[in-house]
Amino acid sequence: MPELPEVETIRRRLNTVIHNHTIKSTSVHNAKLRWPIAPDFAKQLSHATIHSFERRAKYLLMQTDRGIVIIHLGMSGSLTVNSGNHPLETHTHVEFHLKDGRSLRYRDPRRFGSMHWIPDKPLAHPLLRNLGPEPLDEGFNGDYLYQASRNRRVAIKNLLMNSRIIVGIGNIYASEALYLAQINPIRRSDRIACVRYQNLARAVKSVLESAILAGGTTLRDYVDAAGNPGYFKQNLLVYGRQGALCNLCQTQIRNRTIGQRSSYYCPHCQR
DNA sequence: CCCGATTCCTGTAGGC
DNA sequence: TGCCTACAGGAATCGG
Repeated sequence: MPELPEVETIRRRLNTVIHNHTIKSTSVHNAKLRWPIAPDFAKQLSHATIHSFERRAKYLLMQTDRGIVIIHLGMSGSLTVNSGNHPLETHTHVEFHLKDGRSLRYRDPRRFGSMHWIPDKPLAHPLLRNLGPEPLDEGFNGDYLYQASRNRRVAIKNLLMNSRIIVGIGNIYASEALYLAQINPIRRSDRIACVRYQNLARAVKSVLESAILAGGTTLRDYVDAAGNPGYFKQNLLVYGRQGALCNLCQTQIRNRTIGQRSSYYCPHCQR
């Protein structure tokens, strides 16, 4: 399921294979995503030239000379570049046919994703307007997290997954970062000392950067823009490893539900 | 404002 | 082998 490292991996790949390529036509096979694709979507993008792909949180921003497409991959979305004659896979909802014969395809079996065209000012869009800082920006640090945690009684794992506080962290990397920082995921965010938030901020940056280097985490069906899986799964320390032994203390990794999401942690190391 | 619960969706796994 | 159910999760939205 694409979190920040997966979206960033896709973004980088797209920028290497699509630069100043022009859209010949756009096909919307199924407009019923998380939000319906607007009826004029294909028309707005006819003959648009794609300049680059940017990222904000888990959103991809396709920059063209005819506006911007805000793309979210939900939990099962992929965006791949195919040769024009590549067989169309099921659940391919949108195709951008490029002039050079290739097609950029948006596929999303579970349809939790979305696609919006806007003329300009993407950061003012309602979906992006209220997002917290990027975890890999220098402005994000332990002091920021500590301040954000004051007067908030939620479990720290829920704080990490709140995109108004900090973006890009989903269920996998929240568990991994808390393990690295040795913080119990259920601990109330307002009962964690400042020094521990310094560790947590470093852990967040570390796990996200490592995952990007590995090309993201493929649990089942994540692939990048060229169809390649990511290899961070072999580096996961707790996520999905219920019953396995903690690398540090040999205690069994536990799984419990926090905020309607499965969470993995070491009950001995994480306090 | 804060926060927990609900909701959308489909592929997969597990039980019988 | 086949049917049924539970589960996976990003994030908006709703209700208290």
